[in-house]
Amino acid sequence: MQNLLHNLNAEQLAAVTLPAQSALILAGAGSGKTRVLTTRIAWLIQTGQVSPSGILAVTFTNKAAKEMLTRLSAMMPINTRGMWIGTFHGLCNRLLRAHHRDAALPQTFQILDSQDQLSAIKRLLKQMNVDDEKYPPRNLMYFINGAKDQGLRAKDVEAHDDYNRKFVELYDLYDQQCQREGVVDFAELLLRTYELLSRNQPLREHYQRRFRHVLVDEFQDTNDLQYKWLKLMSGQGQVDSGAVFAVGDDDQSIYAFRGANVGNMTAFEREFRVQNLIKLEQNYRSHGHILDAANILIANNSKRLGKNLRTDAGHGEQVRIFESSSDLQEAQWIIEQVKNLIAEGWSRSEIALLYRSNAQSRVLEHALFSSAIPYRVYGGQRFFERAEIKHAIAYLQLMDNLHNDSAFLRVVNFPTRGIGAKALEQLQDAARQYNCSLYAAVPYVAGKAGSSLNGFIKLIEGARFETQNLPLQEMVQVVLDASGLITHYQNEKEGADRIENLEQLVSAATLFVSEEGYGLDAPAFLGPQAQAVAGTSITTADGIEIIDADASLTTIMSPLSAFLSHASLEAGDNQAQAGQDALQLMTVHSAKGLEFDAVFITGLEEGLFPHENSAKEEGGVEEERRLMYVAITRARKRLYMSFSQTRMLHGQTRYNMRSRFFDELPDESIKWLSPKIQQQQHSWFAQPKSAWDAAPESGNNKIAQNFSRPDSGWRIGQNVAHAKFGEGVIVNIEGGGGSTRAHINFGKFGMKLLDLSVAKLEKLG
DNA sequence: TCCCCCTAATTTTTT
DNA sequence: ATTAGGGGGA
Repeated sequence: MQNLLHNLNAEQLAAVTLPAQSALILAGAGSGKTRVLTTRIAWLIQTGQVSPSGILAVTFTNKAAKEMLTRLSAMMPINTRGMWIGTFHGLCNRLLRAHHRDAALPQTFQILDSQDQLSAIKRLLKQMNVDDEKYPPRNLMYFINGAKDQGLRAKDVEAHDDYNRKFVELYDLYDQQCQREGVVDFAELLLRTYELLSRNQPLREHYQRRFRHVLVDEFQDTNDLQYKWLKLMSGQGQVDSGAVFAVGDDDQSIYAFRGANVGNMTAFEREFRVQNLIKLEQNYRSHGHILDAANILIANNSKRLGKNLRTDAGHGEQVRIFESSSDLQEAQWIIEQVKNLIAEGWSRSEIALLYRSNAQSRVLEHALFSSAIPYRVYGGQRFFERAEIKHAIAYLQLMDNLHNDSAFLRVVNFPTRGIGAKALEQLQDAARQYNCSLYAAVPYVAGKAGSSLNGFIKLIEGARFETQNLPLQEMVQVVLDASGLITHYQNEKEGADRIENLEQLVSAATLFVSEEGYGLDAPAFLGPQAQAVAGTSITTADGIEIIDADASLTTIMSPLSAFLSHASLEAGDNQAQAGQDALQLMTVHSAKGLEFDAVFITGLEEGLFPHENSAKEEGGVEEERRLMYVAITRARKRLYMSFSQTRMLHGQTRYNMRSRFFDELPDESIKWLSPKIQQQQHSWFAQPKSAWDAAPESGNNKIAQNFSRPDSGWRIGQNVAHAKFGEGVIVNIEGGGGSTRAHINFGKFGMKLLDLSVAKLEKLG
């Protein structure tokens, strides 16, 4: 015990040893948040206040959950079995599997990832003959997810006009389609669990009695439904409710765009009667100047719970700021600095290049590639999202759940087996007529189409028969061969990588089976061997005794179902190149939670960071500022910030002003590596959105001339006047020779593309 | 059925 | 600049 609390500071110690009541921990960046969370769990158990089964710890990412488990097992000798530690979605999956009957789901229900969900929606729109121009599938998806994230079913959504009524109607139809097919999307996992426990008193009381301590990581990222879910799980408001230990940082709330509601923090304080609000303000990561910059910057936000980080590490170095004339030059400069750092002995993997949007990585990558500096870009495609893997998974899904129409359609003609659009149309008609799945509709299709479809059915059923007693990894191998996927890619000229990936799927299955404790010879199809552990049985309303969703998946899911869940819920690694000591490139969003010795924050320009779209959104700029705060606080020892006067974006050169965030940094903590050019500050910001491409101010004209085309007689940056549109500025020139056209920003008339040989333009200034 | 060309869109991301 | 997706032709 002494050991456990030994290295904590006063704030951390206070948080860890709080009484068993709900508490809010405001944990600043680098303040030892995960440590407090895990030590709290260990302390509760070691002091005998709770048994491991009374713990429910929730995170957002699998990575965070894994990290917590690892640290806990290092801290305590006891096994972590019995503790519920996982993501919201993972825990819900477990609950729904265990109580699938009460949740009205098939035991083998399958989870749609975002791709699957979108294609399910497209399919629905097609079937309903809905114009997907008028009702874009993507928008419908946002609509549905947005509603579910607030805990609303179609019947609960208010629509005030016909357009929205159509969305609501489609939402309802979508849910019906999912139910028919035995599939659930991500938001549904949470909503279904919430509804299950709301309506089923014995189940609800069982879990509420069980979970004495509910701990939540990254609480500022919770959405409305997750908040309600936590209330329900802890039994908030009831006599003997569990205690919720919420850890979060309102200053690092950067996911409002996907439904996160920072307001949950104040709601939590109020509704859970929080007596204990503890701020962790001691930072163990960054040097003083870096921390000062972060503190002063974030102080510009109005809606804050209030917090100020401090460090014992001393001032350290100032933040270095560099202005370049072009994005290419910016990249060159960064590479120079990186080379210097490496020469000084800094480790490549301890240097990060951060940017606001993925598109910005290209220039940096190009420059790094030319300089032969190893780098790694985060955020690419992930293993289970690859097309060939999705195909293989679809075969497995279909074998486990014949009514999954998404899976059916994905592979019915892949590899091609002569089942074209016509045959599928017949099949879909039959399915509609008999209100059944595509699979079940096959016998109703006559003729040539019917026989080719029958061939597919034979294939699936043959594979099912052949693999019924095989362990998962062998089943996967059989499916790869029987489906013809391997043969298909062997015949494709660039199929070698894909085959390699498919082989990796077999390894992934092997690894999964052994890690989850199924045993390498457990048949993949075999149902769970439910075993009642003492205290885990519940008697439901209709008098049936069932086993609760114990921590081990093996008791509630077959290896195949578990593996398919795993494929959806943990899409796998998304790091392009792993292994060697490489520079780290990522968006600021993906950098959250990470730290590096040296950090470059690049592309700090108005329109990019803060992003132009943020100006339109309520609270958008404050969220961008929090994003900037996250970026700054990633750095331990050295921080660089850079911006460029011109930048190639979407094939057009943009003239941006330096980010307003520079003006919010304390002078003492920053050092301009290039002369600070006086710019006209942000007066344009109130102008219409087209003004984002504003012309360079006088101080930048030198640059504009570099990019001009003297032969045309016109140049970028030239001020012009037009009879109808008034005064404007040439932002870009394209073409040349016979037809030269110019993009001209006419302020309130917006951007126009005019032919310079035709348009009557007068040169000004 | 496949392939090529045209168009449109392009903040951030996990599950 | 780049890419994804749709439509039309071979």
